[in-house]
Formats: sequence, C-alpha cells, structure tokens
Amino acid sequence: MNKTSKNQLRTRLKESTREAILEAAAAVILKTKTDIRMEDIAAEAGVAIGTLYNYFTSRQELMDTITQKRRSAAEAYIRQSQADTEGMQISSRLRHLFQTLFKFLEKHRAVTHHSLTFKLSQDDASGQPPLIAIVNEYVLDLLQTALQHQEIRPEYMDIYPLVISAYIKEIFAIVAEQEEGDKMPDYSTRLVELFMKGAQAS
Amino acid sequence: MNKTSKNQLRTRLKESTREAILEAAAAVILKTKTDIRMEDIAAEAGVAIGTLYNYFTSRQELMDTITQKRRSAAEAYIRQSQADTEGMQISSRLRHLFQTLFKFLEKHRAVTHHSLTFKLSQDDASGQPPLIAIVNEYVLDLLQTALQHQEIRPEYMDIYPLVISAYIKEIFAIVAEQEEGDKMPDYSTRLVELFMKGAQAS
Amino acid sequence: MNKTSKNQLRTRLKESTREAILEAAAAVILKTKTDIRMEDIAAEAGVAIGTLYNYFTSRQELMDTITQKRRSAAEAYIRQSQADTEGMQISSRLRHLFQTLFKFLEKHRAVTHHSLTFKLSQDDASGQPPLIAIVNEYVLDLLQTALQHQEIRPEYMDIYPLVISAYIKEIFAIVAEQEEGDKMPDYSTRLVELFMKGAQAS
Amino acid sequence: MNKTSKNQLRTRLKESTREAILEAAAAVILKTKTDIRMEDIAAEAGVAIGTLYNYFTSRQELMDTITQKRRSAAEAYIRQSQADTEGMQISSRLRHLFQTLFKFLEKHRAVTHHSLTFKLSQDDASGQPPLIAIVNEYVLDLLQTALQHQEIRPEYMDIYPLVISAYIKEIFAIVAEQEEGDKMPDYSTRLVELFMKGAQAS
DNA sequence: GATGAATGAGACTTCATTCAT
DNA sequence: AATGAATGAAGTCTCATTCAT
Repeated sequence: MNKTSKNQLRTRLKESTREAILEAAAAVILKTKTDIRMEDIAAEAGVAIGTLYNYFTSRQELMDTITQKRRSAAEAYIRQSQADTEGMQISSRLRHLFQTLFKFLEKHRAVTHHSLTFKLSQDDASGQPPLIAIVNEYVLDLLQTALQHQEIRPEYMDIYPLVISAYIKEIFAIVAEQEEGDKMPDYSTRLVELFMKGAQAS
Repeated sequence: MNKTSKNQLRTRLKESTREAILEAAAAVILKTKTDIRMEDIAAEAGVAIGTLYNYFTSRQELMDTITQKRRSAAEAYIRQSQADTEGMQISSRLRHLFQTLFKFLEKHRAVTHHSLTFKLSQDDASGQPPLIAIVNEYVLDLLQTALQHQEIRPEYMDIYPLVISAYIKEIFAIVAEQEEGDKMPDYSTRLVELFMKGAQAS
Repeated sequence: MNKTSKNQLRTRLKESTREAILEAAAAVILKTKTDIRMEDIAAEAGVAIGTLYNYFTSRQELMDTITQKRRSAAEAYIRQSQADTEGMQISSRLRHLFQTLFKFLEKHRAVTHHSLTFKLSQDDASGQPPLIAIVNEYVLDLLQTALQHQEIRPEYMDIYPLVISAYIKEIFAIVAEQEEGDKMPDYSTRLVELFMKGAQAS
Repeated sequence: MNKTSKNQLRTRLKESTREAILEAAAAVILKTKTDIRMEDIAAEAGVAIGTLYNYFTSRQELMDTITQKRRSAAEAYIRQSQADTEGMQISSRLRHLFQTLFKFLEKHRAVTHHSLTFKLSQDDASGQPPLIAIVNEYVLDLLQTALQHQEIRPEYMDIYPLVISAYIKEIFAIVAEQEEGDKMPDYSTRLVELFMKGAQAS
C-alpha cells in the first residue's frame, strides 16, 4: 500500500472503515463469486489484512455480517411494500412487491450476488431464515387474502406460491446478470398481468 | 488372449474405474455441496488419491467432466422431448418438457446439485454453453412456433421465455430440495395449465 | 529439502516417521525452550510441514503426545521402583527412587526439558495429572509407611513431602543443566543420607 | 514555576506512569503465565498501547525491566538478611534467609511468577546473573562460614548448596501456588530444624 | 505525551498434486 | 495401474510495533 492511500485511510472515521471493509468485501464478492480471500478484501478496501481483523473476528463473521445486513435491508423493503399496499388488490400488491425487489436488488447488487441468493448460504451461521423464506411467507399471506377476496382461482392455490417464488427468483437472476447501470424494462407490471390473465390466446 | 482383447479388457476396466470415480464424486458433491476434497472422492470411490490422477489430470478436469456429462445427458433428454412432441400444441410440449426435466433431474440428482444448476459454473472451464442455455434455446423455438400458430398471446412474447425459464429453475429447485425417493405431485401439468389460463378468478 | 534426505525419508517406515517427528520435536524443544515452531520441527525431522499434519492433527496434539509419552514413561519407572523396593527401609526406597529418576531423566532429557517439568503444562490439554503429582503421591505413601514403621520422626511429617519434592525437583534441575554425556556424582545416596541424619555437626 | 521544577514534575509523573505499567504487566503475568500480550498490559494499566512504547522501547525491554527490578529488590532483601545475621549461627541465618525470601515473594508474587523463577529466563537479555545465582552465592558463603565454625558436618559439604537451593526453590513454588492472602505455616523454622537434625527416628 | 487504528511479518493449517514403491 | 505418504503453496489469523492525530 502506498503512503497516500494509507493517509486517506487514517483520516477516515472508524465507523466508515468498517463500512468501507464491508463495501470492499461486497465488491470482491461481485468480482470473484467464490474463493473470496481476505487478502483481496483488504486490498480492495485499501487496508492491511490485520485491519480486517480489527473489525471482524474472523472471515466467517465478516461474511455473516454481509449476509445479515442484506437480509435486514431486504426485510425492511418487503415490510414497507406490505404496509404500502395494505388492502389493495393482489395484482397491485404483487406488482409493488416486484418493483420493490428490483429497487432493492439494484441497490445491493454486490452483496446479493454471493450465492446468498436463494438458499441458506452455508457461509451463514446465523441461524436466521434466508431471505427467500421471508419473501415466501409474505407472498403466502398475500395469496390467502386474495383467495378470500375471490381474486384468484382457488384450484391452483397449491402452485401459486411456487410460481410467484419462481418469478421472484427470476427477478433476482435478471438483476444479477444485468451490468451495473443497465436500463431494464418494466418486468413487474407485465409479469403480474401475465400471471393473472394467462398466456392462452383468446 | 490376444493383445487386442486384453487391451479392450483394460479399457473396459479402466472405464469402470473412471465411472466409479465420477459416481463417487457425484455422491460427495451431493453430501457436501462445497469444499469437495479429492481425498473424500477417493474414499467414496474406494480408491487411492493417486488413482484419481490416473484418470483425471486435475481436480478441475474431474469437475468439468461431471458438469459436461450432465449437460450431455440433459441435452439428450431435451432433444428427445423435442423430437417426441414435434408438431404438438405448446401446452403439450411444455408439459412434456417439464416432465422430461423432472425425470432427468431425479436420475442425476447428485451431479445437478453442485451449483451447476443454472449458471456457467466457475468450475466449468470448458467454454461449453451451460445447460440452462440449451433449455432456453429450445423453449424459445417452441414459443415462436406457438406464436406462429396463434396459440399464445403475442403481447407477452417478451416475457414468455423468462417465465418459462423461471418455471424450469423452480423445477430444478424443487427436485434439489426433495429427499431421495420422495413422491412429488404432478407439477408439470398444473404449471402449464396455470401458465396458459392465468390466475384471475372468473 | 534435498533429494537425498527425501529419499531417505521415503524409505523410512510409517511408524518410524511418527517417531522421527517426535524425536525431532524433542530436539527442537531442547534447543529452543519456547517458541517451538512447526517449521523447525519439520526441518529437524527432514520432512515438509504438511507431513507433520499427516501424523498429528495440530501443534497442540504433537505437544500433548510428547508430554504424555514422557509422563507414561516416567510413571512406568516410578511404579517399577515402587515394586522393586516393596518392604524395604525408607532410605533404600528413596535412594532407589532418586536413582530411578536420574536414569529416566537422562534417557528423556529433551522431552523433559520443555517446561513440562513440574507443573501441569499449559500446553497439555489432556487433563492427566502432571508427572510431579504422580511422584508426590508415591512419596507420600512411602513416607506414611516409614512413619508406621517408626523409621522417621513423626514431628516433621508435615514437611517431609515438601522436602522430598524439593529434592526431586532439584534432581530434575541438575539433569536439565547437565550437558549430554556429563558424568554425575551419586547424588542419590548422599541426599538420602543427609536427609536421614541431618546436617548438624555432632 | 521554573523550568527545573516543571521538568522534575514531568519526570515524576512519567515515572509513575512507568511504575503503573510495570505493575500492570506484573498483574497480567500473574494472571496469564505465558502469552503476555502488550494489549493486555495496556488495558490493565489503563493506558493505550502506544504509551507502553513511550516508556519501553520494546516488549523485551519491558520484560527485562521487570525481571531486573525483581532481581534488584531480591538482592537488597538478601543483603539485608546477610547484614542482619552477621556472626550468628547457621541455623538462625538460614531461618532468617528463608523468612526473608517468604516476605519478598509475598510482596513480589506477580513478578516472580513469570517463570523468571530460577533460570536465566530466555526473556531476560540483560546478561545479568539470575536471582538464584545471587542466592546461591550467599548460601555458599554462609555454609563455608558454618563449616569453619564446625556447625555442620563436613562430609556433606558437596551437597549442602544443592539441598538449600532445593529448599529455596520449594519456597518459591509454595508461594507461587498459594492464593493471595492465604495464611502459611512457619515453614522456615521447621525446614531448618529438619535440615540440621535429620529425619532419622532416634 | 497519550492515543489506538493500522500495519504486516510470521505462525498455524489445509489440501491439490506428485512420485517412489 | 494403484497406492498413499510427502510435499509446499496458499490461505487464515495474531500481535508487537508504528505513527498521524
């Protein structure tokens, strides 16, 4: 590390160093997918390896922190969507949820990337439910309400959760494959429409 | 015994060891997800570590072989489905494809498991298109035919591939989460029906 | 490592490699007292670091093994002394014990060295009683027998164990300071005599 | 306030910080035996790590200072005992020495603890004679005087130093094992008596 | 002078790979 | 061709020391 970057670091506040490390880790995750080496994170953050260990007791803890931050953030987004659409029709609610997830994912691309995507990552020793479980729970609630209001056909109730879950995972995948800054069409509206109306030509 | 038949025997024996190693590797992958160690594969196969290197020049090659075998097998299944349903309606063709994929996945659980699932695994240095690309290509073809035959609404043509892809990934996920031998409902038929008719209550 | 020593190693039997490592570790302990590095042990044994881990799962285990081997060996010596002098007078028994310890220590110089000497070494996670405890227990038994036989003055019974323990530790210290191969006077006989008769000039 | 007194104040303050650090180090040594970390010493002293380095150029120097202070203090005690008992009988002198050492050790428990006990600690790079050497030198002098005065049997003169040394080490050990504030019997008197009279039952 | 975050050399440990038997 | 002990590069983590504030 050269003198300049070192000085820059010194002037940074302690809290921001922690954040800088997390951001660096996120960047490395985005770049390298697996085999995330502490050395690379340190280099990306512009600090020495030892510094990482001043903020996180182990590699595991650093990874868990990233995973958990992402989950918390996502959960907040989802709860917000839930609150914002209380009482609306299912189509509006689903569209809003999809749009919310798109927004969330664009903000957290890096972190979401790290295989955290849809399964309880083996790196995550927190015992917290994986993000997808949180989403699924909300979707199930949403579908049951819609069913009670007779907005959706009861005969497919067994596979609705599965289908919506598939849509959401696809949204994750789409964002993951997108390059930073790419413009995307409004998939949310169209997905919900198709889901409601079906593909069958009249 | 002449030289030739002896060599043939050798070749056959060698091939079976090779297969045993691949199966062992598949089993280990299924058990451990990541961190697949050569030592564990050797133990599972009942051979020495050195033997692995008599059949594969490196860990990478062993992994690639598994990935590629799986891809070839899957491709064969898909082509078969394509041939078997030539000229049929899209709903039948999709249902058949889904059923085919279920069958394939149950046969190749282990191998499919290894994150090989839907992206060009970083372990795969073969440069071959990932399995999902093959599926998507076929699905696109299938959709275009359906469009020409006015079986599906043209206005959602941009998101059909995406939706079917989502369904297929979900199928992969369902099988992956299933325990060996679990009985599963006929998702294929219902998924296709829902896709065609939509969720909207009449 | 050069080719020659490598070949020498390869021809060594597996069990002897383990022993060679333990001996090498003992030699390093003798040389460096503290800061015993795995690298140095490997170098001393003429093997690579990784080889150490083929025989011991960790540094800790290697150290514990040394400690425990030494303890077992010492215990055997002590038990033997006990058996050999059953029924004799205390002076003979003590002399025999001292001589036995001298013999043991000369055989196990290296290993005894490593602070293992008299306390439950912090390196030893085995939960076994430290060597000195074993000795002390035997000595106490020996003193009580002598007391019953009225061979020793009862009024100092509280400090006899302490004094004998001090003698024994001194024996350990003497051997530790001795260079390999040094000739030593017969401390055992004289120590016991002095202990029994006292220093007071007539 | 003139320059001089200001500097004196500074010096005094500095000295007290220095002392605080040494005491803290002593406390940590007492607690942790080995693995004495600068961070722990700083925490115990209530100063920053950097402050340690304002008073000691290195960990080594800090440790050496402790060792040497202890040696100086002990030497003063021993010289005092020597002076106080000039011309007395050996039994009185030994008893006084033992009592003096007990007193010293209780005052300096912590520092004495750190394996500094009886050998030229590897931490001590000062080249000074270890404490035990100082004691032994005095004891030798004391024994030779007693021999001249025919107070002790000449035939064990070769092992007297060794035995007294063993006693003294045992005293160190006893104090080390004692908890702070434990009450101890008067070992000094009884040890000397036993040494002089012997254990042999009349 | 005090501070303590940052540093990085160095120790431990793992595991893909080699190669003599 | 099979074996598996030996190898050592590479990764994680620790902690004495530095230095800008």
